[in-house]
Amino acid sequence: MAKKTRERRGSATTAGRTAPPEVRRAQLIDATIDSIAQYGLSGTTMSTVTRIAGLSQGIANFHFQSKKNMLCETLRFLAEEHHDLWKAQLADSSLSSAEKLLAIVDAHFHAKICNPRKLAVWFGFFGEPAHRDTYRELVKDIDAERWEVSVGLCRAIREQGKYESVDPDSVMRNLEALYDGFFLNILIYPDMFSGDDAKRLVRNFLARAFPEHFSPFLERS
Amino acid sequence: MAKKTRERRGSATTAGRTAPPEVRRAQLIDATIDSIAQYGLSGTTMSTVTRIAGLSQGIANFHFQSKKNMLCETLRFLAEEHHDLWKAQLADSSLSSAEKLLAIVDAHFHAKICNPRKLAVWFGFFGEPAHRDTYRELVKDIDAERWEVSVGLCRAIREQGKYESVDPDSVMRNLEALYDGFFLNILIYPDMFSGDDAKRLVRNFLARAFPEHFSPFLERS
Amino acid sequence: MAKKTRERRGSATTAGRTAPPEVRRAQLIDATIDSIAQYGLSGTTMSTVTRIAGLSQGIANFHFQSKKNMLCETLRFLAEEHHDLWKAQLADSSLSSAEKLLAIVDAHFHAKICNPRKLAVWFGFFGEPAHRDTYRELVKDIDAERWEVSVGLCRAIREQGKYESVDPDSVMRNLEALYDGFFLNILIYPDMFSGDDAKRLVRNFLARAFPEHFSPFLERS
Amino acid sequence: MAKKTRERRGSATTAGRTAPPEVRRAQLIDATIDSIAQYGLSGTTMSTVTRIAGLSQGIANFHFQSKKNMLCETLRFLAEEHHDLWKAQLADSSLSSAEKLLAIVDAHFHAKICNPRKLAVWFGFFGEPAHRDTYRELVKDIDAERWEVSVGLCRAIREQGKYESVDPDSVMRNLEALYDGFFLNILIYPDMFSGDDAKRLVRNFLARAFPEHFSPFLERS
DNA sequence: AATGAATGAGACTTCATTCAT
DNA sequence: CATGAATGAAGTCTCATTCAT
Repeated sequence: MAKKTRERRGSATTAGRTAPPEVRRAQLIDATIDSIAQYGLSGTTMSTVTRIAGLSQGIANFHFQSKKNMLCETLRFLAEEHHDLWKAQLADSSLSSAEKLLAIVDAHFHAKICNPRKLAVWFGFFGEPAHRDTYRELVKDIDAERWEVSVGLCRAIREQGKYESVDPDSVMRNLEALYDGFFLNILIYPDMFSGDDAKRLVRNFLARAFPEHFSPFLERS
Repeated sequence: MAKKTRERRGSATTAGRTAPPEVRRAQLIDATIDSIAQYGLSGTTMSTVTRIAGLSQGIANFHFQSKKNMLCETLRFLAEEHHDLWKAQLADSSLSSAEKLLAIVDAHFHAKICNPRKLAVWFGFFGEPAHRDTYRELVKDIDAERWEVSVGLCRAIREQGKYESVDPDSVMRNLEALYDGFFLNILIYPDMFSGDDAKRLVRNFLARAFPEHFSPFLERS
Repeated sequence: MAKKTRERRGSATTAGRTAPPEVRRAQLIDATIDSIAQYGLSGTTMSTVTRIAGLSQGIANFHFQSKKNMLCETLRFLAEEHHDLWKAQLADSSLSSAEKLLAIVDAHFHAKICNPRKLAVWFGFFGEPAHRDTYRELVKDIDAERWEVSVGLCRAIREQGKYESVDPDSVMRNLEALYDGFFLNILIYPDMFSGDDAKRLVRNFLARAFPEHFSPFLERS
Repeated sequence: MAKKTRERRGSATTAGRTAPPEVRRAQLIDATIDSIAQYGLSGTTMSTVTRIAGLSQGIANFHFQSKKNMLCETLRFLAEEHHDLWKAQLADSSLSSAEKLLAIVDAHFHAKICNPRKLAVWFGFFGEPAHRDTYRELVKDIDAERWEVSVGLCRAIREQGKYESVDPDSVMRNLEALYDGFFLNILIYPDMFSGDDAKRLVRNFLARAFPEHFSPFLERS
């Protein structure tokens, strides 16, 4: 019934005895993401995680002290991975404001970030009150930073064209909602909706808000 | 030791010894929604539900056979409640296409539908793979119907103005994503984001897509 | 290795399904005492207790909420049993003060109270800081009551003879220490020291303090 | 996450990399006593002991082979410490029998022996059947020796006065019980009962048994 | 001589489900 | 219809012990 054979992953060296703590932590976090994608957050147990990691039961508590903390560290890893990606995309100072805004959009729907496996973790946290508290605490600063940068870019774009009637705040709140809405679509209907679909639709959205700066993506032409 | 006082709800008559099955079912579904809002879907047990309902342990299994089924029936109730609402809003045949589209939007953010208590149930289902399957199966037809109606309205509006470059499909996919994105916002930040905020932002979105049919909502002016 | 067969005790009726809570509680407390006597307090697990009681694992938590509480209720049972016994022995108002004091002594070393099985519970609680706190809280009132009664009797006896140099307080503190010291002796060397030995030695102790009221117990004469 | 700071004790030299085995053993035994006083015998783990000692996890097993053995060695240390003390007190051959008996009493309630920290160890062993076996085995000879010496002194005192009715055996059994009873008092109510209180009460006890040799301790006079 | 990562058995507790009453 | 005692599997976490380094 239940699979008892270990799904030991990675080379024999990575799963060997007495590995450096950072290696084990990364290995366990990766296994946690897999487990959440497969069994859900509440279906994820110390047992599913360590079995996927190819390690023994006790080791997870040894490195993370508690399950709650392990889940929290997993979310933190994803949040930092996302943050690092869009910050890196913005580093090129030769980009225009419009290009920078698109870079942030692209980071959201980058295959490394936006795949059903990792989205399952985010929505696992959204789904439970206790985890939502964890989430709020964890992304507070990161989200505030992205909001400031994004709204700043919108304001800069607004100044560069005839956009008197466009409210940058309103555009950004819509844009941020689109991120989440498309994420959910990709999570629930992975075969019908992709990150690239999301990118195209966001392009169309931006083209309607700032026609001089973004061109709509024309389907099959 | 200390007996937890029952949170018996409703009048003594509704909670009496022998109530008609439909009453008990409704009572239990309401308690289930409360429990999910308070403890999350995985934190919801037969015990939390029956305690909130002010009934005995065994009764839920008696009426719903299993926990899985009880949760499923709860989701079905919400899906039908939502469906009934927007269908009712569309019933007035004197409405224009644009007004009808706005009516659907309003139904999404109606206080009866869009409150943290009920949103918690939806996102509880989104958060777990096993429940996502239930969700997909349950809303398949209902969502398809709403999609057809909505896209039809978009196409009608498109015909009524100079909207050659507007793709109704694209607009609707964005609009549906906005629903979910705003729902998530309301769930996570109930004190910072309301259904009315969502309505305004959707108005702005529609005004950019169909400027001749929708006017942007101007903040306090 | 480990005995797996249930040591179901009592008649089939007492262990049957759906017994009144008081019956189950008493049954579990009795099994707890047995388990502590056999495996010690820290060696007592929900598993040893329920196995001895012939019940399933979950039932102990159902009736006592937690292991800690079950242990606490077990101690309370013993404390009340002891209290009830010496109070009953004192009820006969025709007894002299000396006879009443002896009655309290007898209650301490009564076979129902002072047997290795129950002493193991008391000293199990004495042995661990966390349990000592529980003990202190639990016996506070009961011990104070016994102290008041005992010292009162000592004072009365003192008035009835030439005992100017006898300090009732000092005698009672010694007597109470003797109780505990003999209890420990009986617990550790059950084959070498009995409750009757203790009674005799206490008689000798009292005879030295109040020679006019107590006669020493003369060994084999 | 947060690294618990080690409670490394002693000077840096005693805790250095490579210390002589006897030093390490003494260091670990001291830490074991502390741990038992703080967490109880069953709450004492290899981890609590090594953390208190400021050493690494594996070291205790290295020096003591097993936890059981480490606890046993700790008890042996205390038993020998006690034995050495009363033997030393008796060494002065100019003392009378009565003075020698008092010296043994004093040794029992000497601050070095009779403090809540070390009493916690003794009663930790008394509290569990498995540990009681260890205790019996360990103190067998030591207790027999003290018993012989003590009864011998009682007999000598008896010969020196008009104590025909006094049974030395009975007195000593009471006296030994008083030791344990007062120990328990000091352990459970350290703020209400001290070793000096015990000494006074024992003096009163001896004064009643051998009035010509011991004078009662008169409270503040 | 010393470290600390790793193991795995076992503890307490929770909970969906069953069933006598 | 309804109650609530009872079951037993499963989850999280602890810990003595082992062992590569």
